[in-house]
Formats: sequence, structure tokens, C-alpha cells
Amino acid sequence: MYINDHVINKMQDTLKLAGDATRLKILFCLLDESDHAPTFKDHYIEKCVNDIAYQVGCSQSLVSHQLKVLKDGNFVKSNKVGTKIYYSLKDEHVREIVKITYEHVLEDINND
Amino acid sequence: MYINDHVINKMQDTLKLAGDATRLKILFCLLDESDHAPTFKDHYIEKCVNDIAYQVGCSQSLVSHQLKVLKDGNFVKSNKVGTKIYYSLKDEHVREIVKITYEHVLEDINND
DNA sequence: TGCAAATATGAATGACTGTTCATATAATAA
DNA sequence: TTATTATATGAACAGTCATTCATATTTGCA
Repeated sequence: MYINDHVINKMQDTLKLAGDATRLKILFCLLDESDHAPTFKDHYIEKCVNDIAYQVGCSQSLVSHQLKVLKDGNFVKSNKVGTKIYYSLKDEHVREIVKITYEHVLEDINND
Repeated sequence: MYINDHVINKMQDTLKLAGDATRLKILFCLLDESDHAPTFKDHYIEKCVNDIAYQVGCSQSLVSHQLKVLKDGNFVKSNKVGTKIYYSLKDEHVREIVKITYEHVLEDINND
């Protein structure tokens, strides 16, 4: 094999991180402002934990846990203001991987 | 949330499927003929289970198990010839997801 | 100081998953 | 038929992981 294990492991980590329904919902939630089809525009929207939890429909605790996972994996960054902590996407990599997967899944669904 | 659960679950399945080191190695192995940097050209290379196992450096059993997982997930297809079974990538979706992730990981590594 | 709001944390759990080992199946050749 | 090659399969195990619950921490405010 040409590909070395370090690259393989990094790829595994990245894809595993994105491969969870709760985390995907959080990422979509940070992708856009409101309740319409995702635009994948390269703006960086900040949302606090409680708002994310409400919009995603999960408990505060679960969202907090998963935000930590996403942050450790460099998918999101945080910004503390008072008692609130605002999270946003870290860079364009995350956005593009979600976008590509989203488009492929939609295409598959339409071809059934 | 705009995104419905069906789409989220499909995305989760796709990304989870790709988020494993052994399966990634198998996919890279099916991506190109031999031992150089991946080209991601849209050709469909066929390799039998034993060859994949040898090139990837895993046991025949493990590769067979993971090929089944990849086939159930529509990542690869198979073609039986005599006692051998040749596997190849199923479509361009797989190739693109692997490609995007690969490029992003390489970029991250180069920016350290 | 005390209270409330926002978030994080740790333990506990149940479920899932990657891997190995041994064995079964299928096809071919002698 | 028997032996050999190629692949699949099933059980079992260990480790990981998502989720929940209860609780801790931090900040701002009265």
C-alpha cells in the first residue's frame, strides 16, 4: 500500500466524527441560520449550546458532550460571551465533507 | 430542523461505512492498480479477495467480512469468475468522498 | 452574598462493532 | 471421488461509543 497509516487514521477519525446522526444535526444546525434547505455558503454562524439543543431536538447534556467531541476533532470552535458559549464551524473542510455526502445521499434517494 | 431523519440516517450510514481504517485501505486498494499516490481516476479496477488481503495486509477473513459490509452499503460490487470473486468500486460517490477526505487530511498534515 | 442561567462533567448503561479463530461452502483439477 | 484453492460465515471477545442522569462549575445579576 502506498497510503501510510497516519493518513488512513486521520481519514478514519474525520469520517467517524462526521458519521453520527446527532453530530450531523449539530453541523447542519451550524451551517445555516434557519429552517430551509442548507446553502453550504461559507459564512460562520455562531450559536450557543441551548439554542443548538433546541433546534436539534436533543438534551443539553448530549449536545454539550457531542460539541466537545466535535471541538476535539477540530470540526467546531467556541467563543465565550458571558455565561453563554457560542459554537461555529471551524473551517471549510467540515462544510465540504458534509456537503458532498449530503448531495450524494440526495441523489441516491432521487434515483429510487 | 429542515433536514429530515431519513437523510441524516443515510448520511450517517455512508460516513460510518467509510470511517474505518480497514475499509479505507480496501477502498484505496480498489482505487488504483498499484503502489503509488492515488489518482482517483474513474476507472473500475477489479481485484479478488486474496489479492486485496495481501495488498492491504489483513487476513482473508477480515477482508471478506469488510467486503461484505462494503457491498451491503453499496460501496463495492462483485463479479464471480470460477472460484475467484472480483470486487470493484460501485460508483463515483465512493470515490469522491474518499478523495475529498484524503485531500483535506493531506492539507491538514501539510499545515502543521 | 445568594440565586438563577448556561454549560460542562463524570459515572453508568446498553448497544454496537472490529477482529480473530475455526469451520463451512463452492468451484476446479487430478 | 478426493484434494486443493478461494471465499464466506458464525460465534465469541474486547473495546468503543452514544446516551442518560445527576451533579458540578462558571458567570451575571439582585
